[in-house]
This record gives sequence, structure tokens and C-alpha cells, in this order.
Amino acid sequence: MPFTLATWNINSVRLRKGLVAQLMREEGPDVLCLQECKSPVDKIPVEVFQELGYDHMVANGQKGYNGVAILSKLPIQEVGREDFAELGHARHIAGQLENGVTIHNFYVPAGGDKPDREVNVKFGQKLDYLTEMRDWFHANKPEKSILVGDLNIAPEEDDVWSHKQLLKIVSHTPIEVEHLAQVQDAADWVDVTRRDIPEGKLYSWWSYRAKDWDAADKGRRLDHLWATPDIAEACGNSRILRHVRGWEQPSDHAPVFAEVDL
DNA sequence: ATGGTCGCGAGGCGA
Repeated sequence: MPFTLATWNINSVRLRKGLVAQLMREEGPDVLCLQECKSPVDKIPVEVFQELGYDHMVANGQKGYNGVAILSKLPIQEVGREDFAELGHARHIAGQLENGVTIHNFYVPAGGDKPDREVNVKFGQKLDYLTEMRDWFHANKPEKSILVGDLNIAPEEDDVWSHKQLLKIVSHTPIEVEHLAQVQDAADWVDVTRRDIPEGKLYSWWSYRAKDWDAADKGRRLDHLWATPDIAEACGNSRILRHVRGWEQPSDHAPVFAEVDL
């Protein structure tokens, strides 16, 4: 049975529960992975989502910051949550569907402003988080798995509006790109979005600070959807819903979609 | 080089 999967950094699931519901009504992904819920799990407005057929949820939350959740029309059970780099943050949840597909939902640390771990602790934490992700996937080789989330790195030249101007900007520095590549190599993860949309600029995030995000179009592809090789060919029809960034009181991220037909 | 805008939760911190 084919199913549709989406990942979206919602930047407060409580403030934007209406937008989550709108995406559910208009697109109806079977599985919707959220990041930056900024809510304890027991304060996530699950009733709103249940009314739309999303009867299942696995989530890892905390007050005010971070937080990840998987909302699903299909039964899903939690199969783990990791605290990489021992930050004490809610940045990962893993769930398994009844068809055997495991979904890892990540919110990788943003990393602060200065790309230098000597002067910016947060940048070091981001690199350490990625290193521990790599080591964990080496030790726990995933199969029939999908990894999604806000990885806070735009790895390719066409994943940012200006490769040259962003080389020293956190999210596109060579050391971050190398760390992300090592996570990817640890399980031969296939970047499904880029495989399906290989040509041209592709973004999933536009800053709130631009006066006209759409016209300026200074975006970055920070949100990713990866699959292990055993199911990568079953994944396809990737889309990034840019128009969602233009909704009323939007998240600064657009949702990333793919379909999985096992 | 700087500042620009958000959300949380009530003053900065984080993005």
C-alpha cells in the first residue's frame, strides 16, 4: 500500500495548529513529521489532528524549545529516541509503521552564528550531534528506513541562493557539509528529494527577516527526506510546497513531501 | 559590518 510522507518545521505546533490542519486537509499526507513543536507532548493539540483522521502520534517534546512529533493516519509505534551530544534536547523520535518502515524524525541543532567551535559552543554542539548521528547509524544499520527533518544544513551549491556568499555562513560551511555527508554515508542514505528534483535551485526555508521572501528568494534547503537503499526505489514524487511559506502567519519552512510505494 | 523578524513567555534566548 502506497503512502505519502511529509516533513515540516512548524515553529510552534500550538500557534500554528490551524496551518497543520490546513496542510492535512489540502494534502492529506498519511504521515506528517513536525519539528520545532516548542511544546511539551501533553500540550500538543492532538484533538485537532484526530478530527482529520490523524489518530496516531509519537512525539518527543519539551517546553518552549525544539520538539519533534510524527502525526499519522496509520498506526505507528515508537521505536526510539536519542539525545545525541547529550544536550538534553527533544530533537529525535523514531517510529515504525505496520508495513515495517521505520521513520527517523530529526531536528539538528542550528549551530549559532559563528562557524567556529572555539568561540561558539553551539557550533561545536552541532558538529558533535552530527558525529554522534553518524556513529549511531554505523552501530545500528537501518533497513527499510526513512530519515526526515530539519537538518539545518544545505549541502549542495544549488541548495542555497548564493554558494559563494554562504560559504562562511552557518548551514553551508564546508565542515558542516562534510559532517552531514558522513551521516549520509553511514547508512548509504539516498537524498530522495534531490534524486527526484536534480536540477536547479531548491529551497525549503526562507528567513522571516527578508522584507519580501518570495521576491528576494534567498532560500536554503535545510529540510531533508532520505531513504535507505532497500526502499529508495519505492520512494518518489518528491515535492516542496513553496506556497505554504506564503500562508497567513507562516512557518519560515515549507513542507517537503514524498510518496512511498512498497 | 550590521540589522533585519519571529516564538516563547515575560526579559532575553534561540533561530
